[in-house]
Amino acid sequence: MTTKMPRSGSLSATKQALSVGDVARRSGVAVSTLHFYETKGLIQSWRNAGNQRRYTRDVLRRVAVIKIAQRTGVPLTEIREALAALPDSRTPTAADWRRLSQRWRVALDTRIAHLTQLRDQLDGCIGCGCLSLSQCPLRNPGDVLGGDGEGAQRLER
Amino acid sequence: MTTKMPRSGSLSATKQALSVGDVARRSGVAVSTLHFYETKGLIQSWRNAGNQRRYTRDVLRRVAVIKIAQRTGVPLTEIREALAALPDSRTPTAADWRRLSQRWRVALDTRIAHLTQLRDQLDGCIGCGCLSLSQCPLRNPGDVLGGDGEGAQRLER
DNA sequence: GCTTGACCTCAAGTTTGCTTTAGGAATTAG
DNA sequence: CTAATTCCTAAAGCAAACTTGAGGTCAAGC
Repeated sequence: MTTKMPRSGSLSATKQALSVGDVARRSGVAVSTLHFYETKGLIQSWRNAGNQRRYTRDVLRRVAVIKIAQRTGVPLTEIREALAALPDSRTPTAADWRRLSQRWRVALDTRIAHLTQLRDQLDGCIGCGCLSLSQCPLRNPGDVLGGDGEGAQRLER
Repeated sequence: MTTKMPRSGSLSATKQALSVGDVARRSGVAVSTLHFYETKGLIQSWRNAGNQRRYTRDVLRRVAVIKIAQRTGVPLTEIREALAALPDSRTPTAADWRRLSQRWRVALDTRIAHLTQLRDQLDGCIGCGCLSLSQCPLRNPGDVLGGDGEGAQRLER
């Protein structure tokens, strides 16, 4: 039946599909994470004769994108949506990836701006030592901070 | 939401102890959250004759501090430690709060710095559209990374 | 005196993002 | 051929930070 080939090219096999272990090793995420991402629709694979997952090298880029987006604070559901906008039929182009990175770049800017604002206010409060006197802007999240309340807390663990 | 409450002195009774409902209303967190914070050692209370929680006004500042610290990204366990450093016996002074805010200000700076660095790297990759895989895969189709075990962690953590 | 509404406790549920475990099947190395 | 890897699935577990639910107590208003 099949000839004896290194399963999915641990080092040779330049154009072979990648096994889940290959992807894990190259992308730096655990195999279980790749399984998990697949159940969440973030990546895709097909199966070989023995029911094992096979990936194109595209998946490496996708995983890289996922990790970067996570660092910018984007939850997996949003990442999934963004990746879903990529064409499934063809290999994503540089422009595709660029569009994603720009999208998240904006979100990242916003997050940085929020935190910077918080820092400035914290500075003001260090000056007065209050952190909770009634006029403290931190204590009274009037408008600007008001909308931020929830989203900002789950950024970098 | 009606401000009619004889229970533990919402408006008059300037020196009254606060019920858990009072604290919830004034601090903006849910009653269940206050219970939760208490189990975690973030706040304290004593009980009245009917086994209901009573708080000093200090708790309002503590809760405010907790919320602010969370906005800067500090997890509850660390907040607890920081608050534990406050003197239990006396009402915390402005200097006490200032020490806390400075401590978190540093952490916040660090977080902003991390995100800024990430943004800059993202910028670099927007230029080529690759999102910075270890070696840009769009320009590195030879897959040099294939055998070297570790893979594509670039934008450090 | 009874009905409300605020409280109480303790346990379990929720969400996000994974990891771990258990029991097998497929591949590869020697 | 056999042993060692690698992979598979489904389910359960973990951690953070809370919320929800069940069942019951306490105090006040009509």
